[in-house]
Amino acid sequence: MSKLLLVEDEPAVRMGLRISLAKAGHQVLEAASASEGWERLPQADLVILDWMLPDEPGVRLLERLRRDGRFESLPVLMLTARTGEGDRVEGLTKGADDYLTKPFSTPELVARVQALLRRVGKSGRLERGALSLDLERHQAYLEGHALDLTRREFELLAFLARHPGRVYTREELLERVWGQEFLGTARTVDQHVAQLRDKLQEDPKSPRFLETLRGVGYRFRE
Amino acid sequence: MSKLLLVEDEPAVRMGLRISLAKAGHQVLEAASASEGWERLPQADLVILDWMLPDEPGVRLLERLRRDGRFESLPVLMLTARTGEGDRVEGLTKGADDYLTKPFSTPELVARVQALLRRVGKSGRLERGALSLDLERHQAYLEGHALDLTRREFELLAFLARHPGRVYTREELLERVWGQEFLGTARTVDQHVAQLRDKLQEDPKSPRFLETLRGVGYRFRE
DNA sequence: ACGTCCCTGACATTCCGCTGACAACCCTGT
DNA sequence: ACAGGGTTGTCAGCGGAATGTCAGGGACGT
Repeated sequence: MSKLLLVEDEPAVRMGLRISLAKAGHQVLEAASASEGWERLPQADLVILDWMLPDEPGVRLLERLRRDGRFESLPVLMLTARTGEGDRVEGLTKGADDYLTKPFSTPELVARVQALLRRVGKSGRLERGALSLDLERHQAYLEGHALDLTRREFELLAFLARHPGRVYTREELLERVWGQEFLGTARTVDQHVAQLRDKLQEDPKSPRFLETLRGVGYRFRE
Repeated sequence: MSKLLLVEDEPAVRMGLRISLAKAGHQVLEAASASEGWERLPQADLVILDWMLPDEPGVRLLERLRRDGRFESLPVLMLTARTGEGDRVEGLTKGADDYLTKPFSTPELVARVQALLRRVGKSGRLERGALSLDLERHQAYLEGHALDLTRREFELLAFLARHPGRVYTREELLERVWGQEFLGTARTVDQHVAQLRDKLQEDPKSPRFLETLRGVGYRFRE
């Protein structure tokens, strides 16, 4: 279940998409204008963005969003009534991850949304050796049988497992797993790593999954 | 400059795309069949995959590739002559990241390739002969296999390797790697260079990487 | 109210970075 | 060549920062 932000001024289109996307198991946030969309960006896992909006063109919102570091990797799918190939190209070069021309088929939109989410790693399954993560069910399996992980534990594990080998500092983890609004200490991360290690039955000195890089941070073993 | 693997049996199409993609600054690897494509996968940063191939359907290659852990996150763009929407959806659900229907416009293909590559992000790698540094993983490789470097060691090596041939005094290194707040002696640098040389298996008298300039400082060999 | 989960603070432990001492080396001047 | 001073290589040990661990309090939902 991912949070999709739908920025579209036509109420009829919005409603149709909301229903189809909800049926596919997503939570849909809606915005009827670019400015409203901008405000809700922080909560979104993916954005479906109409080209034409009442206050400003969708591409402008897209440009602004890409320049903001927080949304660099936020997937954006653009919708347009225009058929000119020039616009398709413009949308993609400006940073859209995908593009659909109206009229489009709803199943195709849903499929493209799934494909994008899978790319970002917000959907589907992650297989990492003996460890398996079902991102939709928020369920982890170690050697086949289910683990009892809390929400934070699962999210932390999923985040690290999504980018195996890559190191993250505690600060990065706090920002990306906990969210920008978190203010506490960086040691909190250690605590959750310790919990995870316990449940994953791994020894911190010879970890199977969660490696410590002293002075740097943590990383998921490749 | 990224390495794109083009799996396409029509020589004419291959040639056209090779030229356009090369013009966009990419290196193009080519394969005329699924089996040939499979062999070249390890060298690719992105795959452009035709739906119809002489030996097996492109989607089958796609499925196999997604199941192999090494290529989980390798971006794949599918090409097809079919117009049926069912196939477009099938391609995406099977793990393609994007999809284009023939005939397609070459600029659009290039734009979509760029969008996908941007998603994978900057490589953050330094290649210096037998030595390879992955900056975001904080991991160094010598002749392919991983080195176990501490934080300071890695940072020092990375700094020197970033500017090969240029000499740095101990004081400069202390300032730029350790930071201005460091107050200790300059001999500390020597110690870390020695450690690095040890781990890089190099003889101080005939160094492969870290040269001493007596009375001046250290430099990374070009 | 109870249990669960998240976070924090305190304490234990590990290991890295730094230093100081000494050895080896290089350059210079005689 | 040789001596001498200066520079760099090497080694081992210490101190402390970074991390592991534990227990408890507070918030939240049931």
